[in-house]
Amino acid sequence: MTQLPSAAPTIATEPGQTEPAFRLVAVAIEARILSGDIQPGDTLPSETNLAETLGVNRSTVREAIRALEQNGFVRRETGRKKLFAAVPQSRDISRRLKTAMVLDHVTFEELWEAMFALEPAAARSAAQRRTDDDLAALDANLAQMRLALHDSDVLTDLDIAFHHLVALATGNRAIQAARLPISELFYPPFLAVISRLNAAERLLFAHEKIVEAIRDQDSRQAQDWMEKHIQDFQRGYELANLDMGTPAALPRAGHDKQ
Amino acid sequence: MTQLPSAAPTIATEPGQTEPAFRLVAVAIEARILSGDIQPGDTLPSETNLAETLGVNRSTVREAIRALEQNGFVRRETGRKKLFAAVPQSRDISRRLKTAMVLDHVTFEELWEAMFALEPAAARSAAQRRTDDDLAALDANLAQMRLALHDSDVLTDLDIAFHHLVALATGNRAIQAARLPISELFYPPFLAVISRLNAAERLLFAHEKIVEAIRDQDSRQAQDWMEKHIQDFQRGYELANLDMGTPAALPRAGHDKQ
DNA sequence: GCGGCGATTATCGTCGGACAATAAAGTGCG
DNA sequence: CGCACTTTATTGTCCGACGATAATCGCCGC
Repeated sequence: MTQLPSAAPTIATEPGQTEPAFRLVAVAIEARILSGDIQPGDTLPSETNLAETLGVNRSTVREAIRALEQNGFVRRETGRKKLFAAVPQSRDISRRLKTAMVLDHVTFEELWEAMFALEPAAARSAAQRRTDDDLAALDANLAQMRLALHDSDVLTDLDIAFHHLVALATGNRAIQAARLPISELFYPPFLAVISRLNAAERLLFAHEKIVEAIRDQDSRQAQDWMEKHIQDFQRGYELANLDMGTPAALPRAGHDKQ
Repeated sequence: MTQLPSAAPTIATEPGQTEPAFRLVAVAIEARILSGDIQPGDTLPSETNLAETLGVNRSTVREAIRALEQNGFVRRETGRKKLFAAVPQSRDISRRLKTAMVLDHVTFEELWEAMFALEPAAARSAAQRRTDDDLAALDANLAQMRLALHDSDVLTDLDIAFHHLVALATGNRAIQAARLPISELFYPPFLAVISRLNAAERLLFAHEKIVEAIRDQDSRQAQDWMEKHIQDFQRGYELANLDMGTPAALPRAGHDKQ
């Protein structure tokens, strides 16, 4: 029933300027999703249908859809035609934050400092709230890592996964959202250094200590070990004689794992 | 010279599926901006021009532009026609992250825990790196707050500004990006509680202590006082008998609350 | 010469219609 | 009931058009 006002400006947006129709269409569709009129996962009406319903041209609807796609309110499975409603996920937004930080020439030092604040807090919280499933996932990660101590690439992925699992165990989505983009920029290059220094065992040891503390629900120990662990990254960087002042770059081809 | 391949798939995107033209156009324009071919702040060619240059229809260009707008690569000043190139700012992305967290029903407790990790770290870093300008801004904020101890709304704005200034003083854009969306969800409702408890003086006192430590470049003190300050928010919430488990909402005027 | 003002041009927002490709839906057959 | 085949619906793209209005140009008077 959400109809676009054809003549009367019922949806008077703050500015005196008349909002372009494609934006009104976008917010109209967005509103339908947010109100639950269209549930996430539902397929949206066809463009023609939307155009008729909203009283605008199909081109206008298409422009609105392009915007909604970027905002994460609708998504289309590759190769499929049907459009599905969705709700923006902080995971999707993380990608943009990463590029924004890279374009802003954020340095490794800045990333490190942020991780030094977030990761120990995450470990502490994880120790308090972890479920048995969280623990099992962490154990599995440790097991895999023991088998991959030689393989630098796999090690990197496993390390990122490890810290992600710790964050998941917190159950805290604010912390998860805050650390995700930083983490994805931070770990790859640092881990490259670590493996060059043959410090994989040291890495694994720290992870084991952290998991142990999380298992025992010893938040103090979890925090402390994570703190040491993050400090180790910095130490490794200095040992390798690299400059923490260099801007971060986007890591190699992203893995799309569903 | 960035020309869209009309027949030869020079820009072969990973998937076997052919990418729609509007996406290719979007990445082409994006590439021009990232490469510096078009500097941020420059005006983009007209839609017609772009369409001709890229060998596609204007409608296709428009769809691409809608996507680029959302991504922060181009922006149009309200009421103006000319399109300006830009670079995505984490500040802009913060808004999206906020809505994503709200839609995900992130609780105050989660926000608080994240702030408890970030704010003390920011204070510590600010104490180490603050410039005289940072200090002057903080002092100005304190002065304003002394005059607004009675006005709840102004107080809220000043408090948010204060913590933002501390974050700015760190010079750490990763921390800034991480805390911004959380901060904007966190402070308004908490401050509503604070002012209801007539705890404005206590708030000001903490701010003064933090600024003092930052002035003295005493990172330990800055961190400690900020930690206490954040803990105070929680205490206030409990004193007011409110549930930290309630999901956060977007701070927006005109909410129908009964 | 130069700043302001009206005329001119360019550009945007929107519309209507069209068509090929192909996903989705329907149909019939074994 | 499953599968191949046909039909329909939908998307992606193009073309052309028009009103509104920024942006630009050119003229005029100071």
